[in-house]
Amino acid sequence: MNEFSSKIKKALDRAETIVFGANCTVNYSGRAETHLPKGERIIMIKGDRTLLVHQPHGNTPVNYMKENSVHDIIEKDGKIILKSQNMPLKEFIDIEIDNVSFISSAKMADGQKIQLTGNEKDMSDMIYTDPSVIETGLRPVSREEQTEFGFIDVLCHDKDNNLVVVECKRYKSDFSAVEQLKRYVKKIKKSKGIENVRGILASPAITANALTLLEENGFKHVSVEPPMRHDRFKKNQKSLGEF
Amino acid sequence: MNEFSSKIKKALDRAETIVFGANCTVNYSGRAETHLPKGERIIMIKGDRTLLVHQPHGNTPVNYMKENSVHDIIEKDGKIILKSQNMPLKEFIDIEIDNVSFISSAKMADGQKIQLTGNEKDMSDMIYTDPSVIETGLRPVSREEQTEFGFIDVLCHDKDNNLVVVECKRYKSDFSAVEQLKRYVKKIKKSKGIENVRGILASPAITANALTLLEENGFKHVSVEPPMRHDRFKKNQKSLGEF
DNA sequence: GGGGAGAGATGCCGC
DNA sequence: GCGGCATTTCTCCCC
Repeated sequence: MNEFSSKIKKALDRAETIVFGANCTVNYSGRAETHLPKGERIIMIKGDRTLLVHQPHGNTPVNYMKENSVHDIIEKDGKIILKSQNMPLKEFIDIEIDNVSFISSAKMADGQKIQLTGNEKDMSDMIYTDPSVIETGLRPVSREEQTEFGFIDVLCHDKDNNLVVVECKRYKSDFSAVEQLKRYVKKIKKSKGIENVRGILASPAITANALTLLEENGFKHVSVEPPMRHDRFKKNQKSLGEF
Repeated sequence: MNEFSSKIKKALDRAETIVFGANCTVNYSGRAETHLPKGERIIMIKGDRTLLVHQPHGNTPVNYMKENSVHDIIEKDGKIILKSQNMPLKEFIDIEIDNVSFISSAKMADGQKIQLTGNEKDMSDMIYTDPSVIETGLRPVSREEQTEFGFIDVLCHDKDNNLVVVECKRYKSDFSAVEQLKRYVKKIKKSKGIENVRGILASPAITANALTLLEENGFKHVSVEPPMRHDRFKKNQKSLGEF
């Protein structure tokens, strides 16, 4: 049993978070199948037994196993193989390890949750609180807490008392945003037995083709930015710690 | 300048891949804004200057910066702060580092690309090669290389010489898959000036509601699994290296 | 556990 | 760059 193997085994037993660099070959089988020829990667095993394989470039892991996978180091024919399996998901990874450039492990704990501002819910909050940012005369009726109609972002009455479905997107709207709005308007018409239901898509922008489809359906687009405490970093780098 | 700071600076200069464990606070500003209170995390900076912050649990990074971000360690008021910025994307991260449990760095290179089997393209290849897996009498007309109609997975003629649009999904089909198929059929009808265009959704499964919408439009679903060399790992664990 | 939808989605390819 | 779309999408929320 070489030093690397015993370190890994000990750290796995202790549910430590493990990171190592290695020249390795990776094979995955599960929802799909992948093969990654030999190269230098960073491998991370977390305390919850998540496995990540990262190439030394790019954002996303090249291979991974979800939490509660089972990992073991075996040595066979002079080769060291990290075998990971997740039986409930029927997923398997074998990592053949040729060379280890570094290895670290530590017991780590972190119960904190990230706090995020500027998502779609913040947008619909803003619009529900003050629908005039969308159109003058709009009055809020209900929001997200799914009505009888489903997951409709914001429901309003306009100045002529028509029902208005407002669908929010924090990013540029595409076909599927328009079709989502179509489904919701259709559902409300059917559910309420009324024909006069308007649809508004609220987002920072919309693709030309989606706009065509939107207008073919008699709906309109309104340009809205997701609410953020803009430019915190640029305006005042000193205040970074003051969240 | 403490030892941690100088190690990081040196490794950044050399474009090494860096991994360290630390108790830290993370603030992000860019497309949205996030705050992550103090806790133990693994931080990775890659050779392409991607930054990842991982909590000791879960699949996805809790914060990140894309490649070509600029990183620097500064010390201020006795605090060590890793500042990352990506000016083209107007994105910023500050990581206030309280305690370092380990740090490793190494020059790493990996030009290999992952080879994947069992994706949607493999499915449409299979169906184009032998459309009888979908329906007897189908003959292939064209595939993905987007025709004048757009990105249609597979186009066939059925035994009665009707045009058939086949849309493949490797996972369970939902509303948006049905609506994609609707768009394609509509586009072809308009483009060809014909009414008799059929639509088939080929996927392992479909949600009940999506099936309703599908059938309302006169289309049908066919159950197809993405092609894989099934059960490689389960059948013969010995052959793992033989890719 | 499934359904539905958002995501700081990411990544790929085409134009 | 934008557009359209797949992803071993992942994640969350709700039924």
